[in-house]
Amino acid sequence: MGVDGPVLEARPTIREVARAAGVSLGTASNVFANRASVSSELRDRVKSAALRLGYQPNDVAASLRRRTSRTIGISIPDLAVPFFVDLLQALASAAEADGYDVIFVDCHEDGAREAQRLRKLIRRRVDGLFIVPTASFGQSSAALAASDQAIVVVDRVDDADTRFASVAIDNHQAAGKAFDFLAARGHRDIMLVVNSDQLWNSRARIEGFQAAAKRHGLLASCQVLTVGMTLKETEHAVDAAFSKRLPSAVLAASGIAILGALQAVQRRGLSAPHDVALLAFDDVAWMSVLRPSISTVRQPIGAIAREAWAMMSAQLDGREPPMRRVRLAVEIIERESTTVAGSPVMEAGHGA
Amino acid sequence: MGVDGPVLEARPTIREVARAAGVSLGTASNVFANRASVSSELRDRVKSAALRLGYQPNDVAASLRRRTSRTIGISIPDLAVPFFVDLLQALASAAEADGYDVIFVDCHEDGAREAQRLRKLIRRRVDGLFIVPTASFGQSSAALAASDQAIVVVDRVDDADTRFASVAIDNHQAAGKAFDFLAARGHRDIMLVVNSDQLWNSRARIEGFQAAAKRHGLLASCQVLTVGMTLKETEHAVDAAFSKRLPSAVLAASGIAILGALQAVQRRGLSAPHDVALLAFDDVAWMSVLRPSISTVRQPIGAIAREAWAMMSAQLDGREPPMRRVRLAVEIIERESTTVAGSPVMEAGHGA
DNA sequence: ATTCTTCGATGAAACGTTTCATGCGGCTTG
DNA sequence: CAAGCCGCATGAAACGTTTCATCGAAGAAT
Repeated sequence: MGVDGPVLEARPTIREVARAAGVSLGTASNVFANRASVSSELRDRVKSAALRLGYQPNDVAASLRRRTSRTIGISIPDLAVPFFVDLLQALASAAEADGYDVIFVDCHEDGAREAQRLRKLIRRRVDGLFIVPTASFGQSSAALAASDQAIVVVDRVDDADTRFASVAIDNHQAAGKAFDFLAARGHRDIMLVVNSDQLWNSRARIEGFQAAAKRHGLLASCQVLTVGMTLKETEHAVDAAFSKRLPSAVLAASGIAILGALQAVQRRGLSAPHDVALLAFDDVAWMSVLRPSISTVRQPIGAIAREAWAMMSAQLDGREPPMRRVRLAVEIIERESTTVAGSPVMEAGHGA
Repeated sequence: MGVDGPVLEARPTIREVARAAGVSLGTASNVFANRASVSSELRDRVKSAALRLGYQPNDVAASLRRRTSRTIGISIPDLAVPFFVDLLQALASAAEADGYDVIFVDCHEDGAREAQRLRKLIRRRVDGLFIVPTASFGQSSAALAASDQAIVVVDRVDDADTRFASVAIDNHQAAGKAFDFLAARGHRDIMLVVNSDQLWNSRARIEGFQAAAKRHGLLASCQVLTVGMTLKETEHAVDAAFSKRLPSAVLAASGIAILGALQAVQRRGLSAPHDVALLAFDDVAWMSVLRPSISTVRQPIGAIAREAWAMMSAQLDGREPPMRRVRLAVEIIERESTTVAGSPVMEAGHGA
């Protein structure tokens, strides 16, 4: 109830601003686009008129006419995973630094939802698409590959798929490096815990792990444990595996996997690294907060985003990208969970 | 290099689909909008033509003509805070359930960036705006309040600001409830750790805490510690406070605050809940993973999102919202960090 | 037979920009 | 002085939809 106050007039258009400033439509447009060659007098007149009227440019109309939205879409499998939050922030920053807006979608690891949201992004005419695929991306990717959309696949890449530009870590090598790291600390009985063997990057980690085991002559004593995507499933599966045989070290392929493993360790009254050493992929913030703090395979998120944006912006400009496929090296951050007694660890800071 | 394959024709428009199907423009439009009254024969012809041509509707053009983008914008202070990730997901789900798209921006707790991104969202003509303000929102809010944008302010609300519709927990009452909870467990010397006294919700928590202390006659023995926004600052400040006097319980007003407090406890060789009890706001996933698991003040995120969307959709429809201000009650989840010896705690699950 | 409805289909107009061909005055140049 | 050029400004056209007034045909009602 009550009076609504002065009737709110519709938003002013650039046309009304132009009229108020006594200039033509084109001139007003040139002012807001910061285009060359508008006399400073007219420029001021237009700007003050805009201010007076409370003009807000309409990007929808501009995008339509320009046939370019200056927007890129980012599809993320699951925002509840801190690693993807970090990755999203990095990709978004790279795009925003070049003046692009970002629209992102969270797929909740649901392939159908992913396909639908990607279609929606295309209907919105995003200029480019960063995709961190779900496990079922393969089923919806054909249409995308056939279109002329600028696309860069990030993180969960299928090395056999040459249709898309892609950037990720070298998962095979990273798993090998992690194995070497543990082996160098005397572990002979290492268990890899992985959430899914449907994801291409998980497969590469499994293969890298097994190749390294073979190289060290430890194929027999090392095992791969595939668990579900949830914390509970992971915990139970790891606990069950422990009851059959306790490995001397666990390599967890994800943040969920390491939490599950840690809970299983604690629930059995064991302690890390004394009874089992723990090493995890994905160096997210809380890895250094847990007790024991967790040693991690750190992915170079900044570099991933940089490379991904380089590929993207090449595609956007119609240039041939520098490379269509980049695989980066990882770095291992040692914390308490793998530290053998007597060699204290300097707490590694978590880079901003 | 190499041949580009068949020259990629531009994306087909609805006009070309209509021609290919031998129908008029309006008819084709009616088909895609699922509007009444198109004979099933024409409907089929249009759909198959669309499929054949690979037609993807252009939402930019539709938004322009419709003067409605069917999109809502969400501004979040900092995605690195898990609580805001949860809140974002909940708000986004509510909007998407009603057929709206979501564009969100991460402000990194930077007021200037917030103002700029909000302007950008308006230029994109989002239909509505959910805002979880930064501390400096007050400086840029005047223009928003003056516009006729549909806006709902969420979580960090200023109870004195009647310009915006808002929904949040009742922070004053929640802090009181938390105090009561600790007092009921025998604590007389309680310290509130809060990251900022610039945020309105923090202020309300401080006031609620102090009011409760007064009510219990414990105003003298209880203290409020204001620390920075970062983990390191928090840890140092708490550590310093502990060295002057060790409280029997700490109430942390945020996820960061509880981590800082926990680290300070551990670094001093103390243990919770034995030496200090810990209770935190924001029941995010890792609260139950830490050792000890942390008792929390759980905010009803689902209900917050529901109420927020109810307000939003009322504004979008031009209806008067059911209420312009909703304050919800919280629930306390008890875990190990407040459990007095001898009364074991059932581990509270973390609802999906 | 005539007039009314109803149903489906039509296509022009409009949404708010950007772009571009055009125009005009003044300055340089031969 | 004519011709050419340059710097600014102009406004029509176009971007790809949705919407709406209109129309024709086919039945229903008189």
